[in-house]
Order: sequence, then structure tokens, then C-alpha cells
Amino acid sequence: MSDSQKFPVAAHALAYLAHKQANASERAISSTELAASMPTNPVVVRRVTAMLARAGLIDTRAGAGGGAWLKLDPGAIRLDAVLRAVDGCTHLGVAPAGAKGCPVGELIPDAVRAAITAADTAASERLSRITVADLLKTPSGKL
Amino acid sequence: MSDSQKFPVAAHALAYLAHKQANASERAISSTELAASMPTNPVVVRRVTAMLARAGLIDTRAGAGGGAWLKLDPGAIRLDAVLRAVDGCTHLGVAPAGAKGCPVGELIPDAVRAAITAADTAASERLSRITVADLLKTPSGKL
DNA sequence: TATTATGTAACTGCTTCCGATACAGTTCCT
DNA sequence: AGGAACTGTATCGGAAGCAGTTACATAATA
Repeated sequence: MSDSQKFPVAAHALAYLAHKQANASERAISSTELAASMPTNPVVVRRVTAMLARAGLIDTRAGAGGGAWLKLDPGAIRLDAVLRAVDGCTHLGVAPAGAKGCPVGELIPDAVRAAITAADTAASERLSRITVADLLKTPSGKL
Repeated sequence: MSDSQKFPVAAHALAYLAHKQANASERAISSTELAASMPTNPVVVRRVTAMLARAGLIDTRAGAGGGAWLKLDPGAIRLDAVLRAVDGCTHLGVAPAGAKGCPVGELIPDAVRAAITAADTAASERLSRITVADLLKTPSGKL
């Protein structure tokens, strides 16, 4: 796993759906329209929306007039759920295995892993206090 | 910027130096010994120790009997400083630019960027409460 | 049936990473 | 003085991952 734009794309897409009040199949937004607002490619958007749909955050439907719409209230979609939906983590790296036979080298990796996990958890906890609705209420970029 | 093992390698190296009580030039540890405990290549270690030295966390010296040693007490080296020293961040992605002319597309990126920054700050704050000394006191992998 | 849309596979070009080799400069030891 | 040990950095190769694109099977509408 490595650097990826999936989280920002997902957050942007959800905020766009919220702004358009796409909350039912009749108000579905196509990947083409979502992509145009990034801007990026419709396939890139669909790769993300498919993951959001699997996570139960949105619904999608194929066919004419199809697209994506929110399954939940924007205020109920927390960004930590979005991050998990797209397989995100803080990517601080993976602790090296540690040399066998070296007592220090064997114990340190666990502690390093624990530190990375702690940082990841803290980031996730912070995101859990931000909802998609907050993204729309924040024109100044302040949270 | 992207995925990188620099932070784990740096944390491991610092913990190893602390365990060996390498706190003066006479107790310098070579990159070869540090690399053997990961295990990885000595050059990879030197790339990281050079950054830690620039950040003032360790000192290094070339030549026979040279190597790296801690400049600070292990309890005074906080992991957020280590992360900064190796150019680390949480890598949740970069908010897409947003389409010009689209009022939503123009405002959302700022909010997404703010959310990413908030998460990054939270992770860093969590790391600031962990020191290199803590890494050695944590055989069970709990922090 | 023609049109519009999703989901996914496959390909390209790009970037970044680790690991390795090489080498100039530094320091210690004999 | 000369050799051995060590750092810092340049460079290269192979591997991996990503964005973006084309293509296509499937699905839903009109």
C-alpha cells in the first residue's frame, strides 16, 4: 500500500453529493458529473464510489439516469468511515522485521509498530469528529 | 512524496542507539551494525541517520571507530520530531484542485485539505507523547 | 432498440522506493 | 606515512503503486 488520492476523491465526491442533495435514486449523480468537479477521470471516480457503496455509505445504480446518491444524512457520515471505506491509513511505513538472534532487534519492531498504530488511531479519531456536512459548512477551510 | 520506510527505520535506529547507550562519540555505532539489526542495507541507514543528524537528534562522525550516537536523552526525543526529521507526514492524499467555475468544486477542496491537515496534526500530536525511551520500555508492544 | 450508466479489466506512463555499487573525504591505528 | 574503517552522496536497476485511459459486459431507462 502506498500513496493514494482515494480519500480526497471520496471526500470530495461525498461533499458534492451532499451539496446536490443526492439522497435518492431519482437524484443520482453520474460519475461523469462527479469527475468534472474534481476534475478527474470518471473511471477514477467509479473506482472510489464502488468502494463507498460496498461500505454502505452510498448507493449506485447502472443504466440511464443512474449514478450515485447518499444513503445516509451528510451529518451522519464521519470521515473515519470514509477513510476505512477506501482502505486508507496514515502510511507512516511498516516496521522492519528485526534481526533474529538480536534481543534488541527483536523487541524494537513491536514497539515501533505500536507507535505507528497509535498515530494511525489518533488520526482516525480526529476524522471521526468531522462529517461530510462539516465539509460544506467550512468555506474558509477551518475545522 | 509517497510511501516510505524512513520513519520506522529512524525509530528503530534511535531505539537501538538508546539501548546500546550510544550517547558519546566514543560509543558510536556504525551504520553496518545498525543495518544488521533491521535488517537492511547500511546505505539505507546512513540516508536516515544523515537526516536525523541534520535535525540535531544525533551526531555522526566518519572514520575508523566512527558512527552515530544520540545527542539527547532518549526520554527527550519525541517521535513527532523524528517524523519531521525524515520528512514524514500521514499521506492521506492531496485534495484535488476542484473545477473552476463550479462553486461547489471550488470550495470543497479547502475543506478536504483542512480535514487532512487536522488528521495529520492529530497523528503528530500523538507521536509527540511517545519518546525513544518509551520504545524500549514497551516489550509487549503496548503504548 | 438505442441510449445512458456502472463496474472492472487491461494497458501506458509516471513517480518513488529500496537495495546495491562506487567513490571522495574523514578519522583512527600502527 | 600508510592502511583500515567509516560517513555522506551520487547513481543505477528492479519492483511497486498510482492516475488516467480505453474497452467491454451488464443493467436500466425511454
